[in-house]
Amino acid sequence: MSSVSNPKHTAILDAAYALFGSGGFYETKMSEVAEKAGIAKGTVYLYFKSKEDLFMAVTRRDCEGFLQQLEVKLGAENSLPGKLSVIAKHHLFYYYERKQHTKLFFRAPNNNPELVAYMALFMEQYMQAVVKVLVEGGAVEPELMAKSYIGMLDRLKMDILFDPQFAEADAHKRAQFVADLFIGGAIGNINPAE
Amino acid sequence: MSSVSNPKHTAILDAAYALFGSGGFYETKMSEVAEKAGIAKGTVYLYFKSKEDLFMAVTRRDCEGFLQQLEVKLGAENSLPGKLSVIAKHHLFYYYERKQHTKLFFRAPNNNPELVAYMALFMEQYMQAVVKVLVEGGAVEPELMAKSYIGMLDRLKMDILFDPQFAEADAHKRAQFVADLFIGGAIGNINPAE
Amino acid sequence: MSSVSNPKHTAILDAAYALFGSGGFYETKMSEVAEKAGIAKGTVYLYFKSKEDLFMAVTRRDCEGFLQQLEVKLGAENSLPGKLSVIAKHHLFYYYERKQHTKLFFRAPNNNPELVAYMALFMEQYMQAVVKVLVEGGAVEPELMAKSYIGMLDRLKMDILFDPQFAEADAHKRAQFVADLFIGGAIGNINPAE
Amino acid sequence: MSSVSNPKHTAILDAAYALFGSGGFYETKMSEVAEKAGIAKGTVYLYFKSKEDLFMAVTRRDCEGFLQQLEVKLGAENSLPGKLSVIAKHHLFYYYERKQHTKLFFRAPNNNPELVAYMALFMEQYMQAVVKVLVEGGAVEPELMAKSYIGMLDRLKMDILFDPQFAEADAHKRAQFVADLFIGGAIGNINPAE
DNA sequence: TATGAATGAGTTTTCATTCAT
DNA sequence: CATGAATGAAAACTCATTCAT
Repeated sequence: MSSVSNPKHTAILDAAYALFGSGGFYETKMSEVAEKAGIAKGTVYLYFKSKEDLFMAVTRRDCEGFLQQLEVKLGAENSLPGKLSVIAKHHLFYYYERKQHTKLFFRAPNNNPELVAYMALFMEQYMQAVVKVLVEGGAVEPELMAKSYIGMLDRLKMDILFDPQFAEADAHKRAQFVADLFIGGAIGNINPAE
Repeated sequence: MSSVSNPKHTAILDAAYALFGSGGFYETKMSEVAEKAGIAKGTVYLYFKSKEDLFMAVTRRDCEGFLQQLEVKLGAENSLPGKLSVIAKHHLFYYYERKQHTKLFFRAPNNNPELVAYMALFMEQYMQAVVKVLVEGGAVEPELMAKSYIGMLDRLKMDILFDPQFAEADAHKRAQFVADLFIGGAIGNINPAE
Repeated sequence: MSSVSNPKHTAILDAAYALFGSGGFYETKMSEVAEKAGIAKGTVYLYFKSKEDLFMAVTRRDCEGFLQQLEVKLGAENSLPGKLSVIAKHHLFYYYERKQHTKLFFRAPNNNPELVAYMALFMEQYMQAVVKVLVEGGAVEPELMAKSYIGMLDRLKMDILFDPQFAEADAHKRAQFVADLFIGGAIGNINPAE
Repeated sequence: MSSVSNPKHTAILDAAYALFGSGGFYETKMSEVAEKAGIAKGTVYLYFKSKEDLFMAVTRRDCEGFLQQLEVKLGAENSLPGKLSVIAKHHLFYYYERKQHTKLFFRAPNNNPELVAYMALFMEQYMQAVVKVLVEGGAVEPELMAKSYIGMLDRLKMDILFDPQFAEADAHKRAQFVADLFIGGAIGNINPAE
């Protein structure tokens, strides 16, 4: 994989990330990718054997970055609430910073088994990272809890992706809200007087 | 839209629902839709002005059904925990019954503002239904809580959609799990001894 | 096969026959075929599912015509020498009339098993027609003799195809020459005095 | 053309001969030729200015070899029947030994005037070699006879090329058959009793 | 209304050839 | 001489949409 450091390889991935992210797989043309990367159409095929292959590579790079950064951040935190807060912030800020690339996951090529398998693997790895945190905190049914937590974060992420007004401070508040809700439950936010 | 009750209109929607659901937007052909509906290709265009228009109609019908059924079920329940449980079951069973149509939402046409707007509207309506329940229960920040709840459900829905082994009883347990977690929080599931 | 009488089907076959015949398979473009047939590119694909499929159809029509005409002509002749002469004339005139379509057989698509099988079948049928004539004449080893005769004709056909000066009368003489040579052998043409 | 003896030049020709022969012109890639020759793609162009040029060179070398060997063999034989037998054997064995390279002649580039001219020249030379034998034997119309003889051989060659069962002994018998048929004519093989 | 034959714009991919090193 | 990364022209094929009947 010396190609990882190849500048053209990287330029293609960057161009494809931007285009797939904003237009989705089907509406991104290989010619656009080449143009944005500043190379000829044929050159893209020297580095990636097909459009699907390129999409896989883009996805892979993005997911790996997501998981690696999460690991680093979790390592610097000890308490369960602290770690859950780290996860929430990571999830929401990661997408906050990538608002432009909304469609990378939403508009993936249909019926590509390799991609489906990879996305399942990514989710599994992400979930296991959360599971580990929960298990260390003594959780029962950690898998379902992890999925639930990720689900909460993912839904709130939507507002970030689709709301052009969304600001960094909002992401901050929202991350904390989810972490608190997850730990304390809705009961803590419900006015008993009512 | 008197055509709503037109049998051909319905046949097209049914055919499109099945095909878009299993193959996604881009990999479904209008000719297939026509064939499955038992009519000629040109006839589809008498009822829907384009492929995107048809997809919109399919989506709309599905979402409206989802919301209407939810309203009915919520009307038969009074307590907050009961209503949250109803929401969870509705969400999970709705997709359990539609396992075959995984791709209706995942593989939508890109860059169609009308569809994006409609999906946002649907989410808003769904959220408002949950918000109403939460507000009646005296919740603070009901919108964020509603989104979080829906997010939890949505993530768990994935297992239903992609796990061929998933059985009805599992959906039941999972729905209850989410409702409980949402109300009591993770703290209720964490072993204090640890 | 009602399409056989379809005028568009026929127009495409005619256009393809002319183009494949003069330019060969690889250098004939589907767009050229469409243009020559006076229809749109996509329309060609309504009648033939691929370029190879079209080539097969063209080949088939040509070969069937060749064999059918031969049968008719052989039926009108009784003696062995007469029949051999008929074969020679048919072979040579068939190609004389089709000088423009030289490349139909020479430049066929590579590695297409269906085509290879069909050409083998055609040769077998042609050979069997000649074999039948020879057997009726009491020949020993009729298959090898039939192949040899066809081979002689085929080689002489080349002059017709590639010599622009070649006239109908020449074809006539040549056909008779081959028939005589085949029956009498070289010995009849060799001057014993030398 | 001092490059004739250059080992790289030869390696390219050998590689191209093998690939063009088994895959035909259009389905052989220059990169494959380079790889099989053990050199870089660009290097091929130092020796041959284009793919067609390379094909020409391969064809030329093969045809020259065919004619040279024929001359040698004919020089060692005196009688007319003996020489005709030599020709038949040479023709059939040459292809018997090259069964793998079926496509060298069948799948040539279309519309290349230089190649067409060369093949015509080759045929002319081959024919003249046969003509010379016939003239020495006192033949009338030696050109047509030569072409006929070559044609017989060529058709029988087909069985060799396409029949995987074909063995050396069969080639032997067939060569003799053709020589006899050519000299004695069909009349010699026809049962007069019939 | 209903049909389905016809259209043609649009996209991926290949591969011979070039040329800077 | 040798290399192989880069190029970009070229072509098959698809399929949403139209429209004459």
